[in-house]
Amino acid sequence: MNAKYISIYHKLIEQIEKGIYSVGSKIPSEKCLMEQFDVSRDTIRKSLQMLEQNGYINKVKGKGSFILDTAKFNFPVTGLISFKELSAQIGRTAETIVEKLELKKPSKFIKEQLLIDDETSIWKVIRSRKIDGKKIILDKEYYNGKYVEKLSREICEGSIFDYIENTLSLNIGFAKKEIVVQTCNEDDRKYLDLDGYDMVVVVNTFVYLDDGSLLQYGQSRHRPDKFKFVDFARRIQQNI
Amino acid sequence: MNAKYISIYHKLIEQIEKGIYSVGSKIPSEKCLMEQFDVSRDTIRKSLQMLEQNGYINKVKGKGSFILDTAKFNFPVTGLISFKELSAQIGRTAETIVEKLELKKPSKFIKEQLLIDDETSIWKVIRSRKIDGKKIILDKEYYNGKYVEKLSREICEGSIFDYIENTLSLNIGFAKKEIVVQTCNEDDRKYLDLDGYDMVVVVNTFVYLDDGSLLQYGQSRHRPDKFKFVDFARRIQQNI
DNA sequence: GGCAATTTGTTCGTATGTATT
DNA sequence: AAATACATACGAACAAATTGC
Repeated sequence: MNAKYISIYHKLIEQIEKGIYSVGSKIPSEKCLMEQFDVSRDTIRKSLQMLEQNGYINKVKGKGSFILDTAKFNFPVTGLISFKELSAQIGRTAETIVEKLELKKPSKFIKEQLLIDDETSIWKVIRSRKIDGKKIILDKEYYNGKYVEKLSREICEGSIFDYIENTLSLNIGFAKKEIVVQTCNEDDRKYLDLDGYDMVVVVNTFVYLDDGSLLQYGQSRHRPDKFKFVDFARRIQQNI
Repeated sequence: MNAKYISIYHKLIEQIEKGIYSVGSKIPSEKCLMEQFDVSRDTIRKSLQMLEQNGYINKVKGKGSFILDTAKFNFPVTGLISFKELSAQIGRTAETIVEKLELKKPSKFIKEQLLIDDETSIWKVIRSRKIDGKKIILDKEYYNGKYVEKLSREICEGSIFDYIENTLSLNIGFAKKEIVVQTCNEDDRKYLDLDGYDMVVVVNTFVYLDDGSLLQYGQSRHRPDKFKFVDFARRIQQNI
């Protein structure tokens, strides 16, 4: 079903992770891979481009494609260290608590964020994330009721995005995230185990559908000592 | 000199920023752009791919390529809001102060970070960034002496990376950044105007050369209220 | 619902340019 | 200087999604 270049991309990742090619060494040349997978050069180049974009290899003209030390880039090469991975890494019990779930008319602020009119309702979901008995992340999310007609507690306890993509068959296109640090507010104190910290890391997220319409505005509020964001960049714009 | 697809990419950005295509509307189809620029489809598709990766457009199969509201993604679509841009945005005076510059043998920690042996010296640079009379960013950087033989105060007052790329002709390949939040240390208190804050946002940066060797390890320490990081993502991995 | 036209996605082939060894 | 490896560019064909008739 999938495109050839994507399945080759996954096969190459598998080989890299198995350690078939050692870090710092080269993967076979494009010509060699063409023969190995019996595809055209175009297809191989697309696979390699994906590997490069995701931080697995570094291509150098005239030399070859070098394996990078992805092991050192512990998991998601770019992105927030998610709750799931965080707990998996620590190897402790993790839990999602649905603190609030309601369908309501949007406030002025949310109306501005989600760019909706007065008639549209929105789903407001508040969830806290517990690791090792302590609530360390507070997620507030607002979904455009135009696209998400129904939400249940059960869905919120699992993955809302699975539900949106698989059950509702909506195609998520892209997202914008913004990381800032703020002083704690009332809700943070109410829902989180702050252990004396008076600041939280706030990740504002805007999730758009395929067609450019805004599906979700969310705020993820993290206890500062449990927060980590990793970015892998190919083009570097240095500060001054 | 440059590739066609790159110059077309820049031309299209220019047109988008001029507002020739309005937000939410489509840019001309690939076929149309082929004729307009008198190039092959392959070339146009490469240009469009760059536009998509950098958050200018959203491509939808069967429909076309839609202009995104880049104006709302104020400046670098992905990346740290740099000191330069921060000050430009605020429209205030900005200043770089070189607090320390020395060539020395690495400490154990730096030796581990830069992966160097006992013989190699490293350049240690400490710079603070002042906006509107207040020091809000503290940059500590360590350069592998093997690649950077000479550094001067003058270079540090300007752009070290310009010097590395243009004067030393080293090719920077990629970088890894890691954002965490920490309690202030002595140096933060010594060099920064913290205004009562007791935490800083720490951006750890590892900059690699083309061939995969590590050039720089840096720590950028920001006053929490002046920090902002923006991320534009096409593939979204949702937390749980 | 079906069909044709349009638009982007995937794959193949070929040729030439540029950097490295 | 020659061989190797990646980069750019062109052309062609078919697939898949969308839109309008």
